[in-house]
Amino acid sequence: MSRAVRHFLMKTEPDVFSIDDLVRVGKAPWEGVRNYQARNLMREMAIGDLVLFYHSSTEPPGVVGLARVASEAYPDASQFDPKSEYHEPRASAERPFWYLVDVELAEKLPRCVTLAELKADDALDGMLVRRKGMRLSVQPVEPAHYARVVELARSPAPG
DNA sequence: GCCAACGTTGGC
DNA sequence: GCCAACGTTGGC
Repeated sequence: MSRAVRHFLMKTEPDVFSIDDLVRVGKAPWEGVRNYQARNLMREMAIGDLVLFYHSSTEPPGVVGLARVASEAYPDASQFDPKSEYHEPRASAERPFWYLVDVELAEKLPRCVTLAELKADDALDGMLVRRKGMRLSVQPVEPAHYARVVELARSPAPG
């Protein structure tokens, strides 16, 4: 008995890992999440869950692609690597701190749906990414909001 | 367990 | 580059 598909938004800085990188590699481990709330959300994910792929710290920030969760959560190997910027000295193989999921490309959207546009659309009222100061890098998304963002991406840009 | 200091995120 | 809003750390 499988549960209903859930929807999420996952942020990435395009300088680090962009939608074009995901187009190129097809599937990638979502490395480097070091926030407990984001980790816990990834541990709730199931294969086939749908993801809005969001570029942050860029101009403009916004949703640029669709992806799917491609694995259950498993320990993020970079926490065990002393040379990695993601190293976690308190972690051990028996007691990992940080988890990740694999994410696979569904599609690169025909255009970026910018944060400004997300904030301006009444149908997206309540979407977490619109909140000032919301820095959580993995966010749950309501199915209707997910559908609306896809619809916007397939419509002409405003203005 | 409180909370000040500090580090990070991320829009602008 | 600035800085507000957070999350984490560590002294007490």
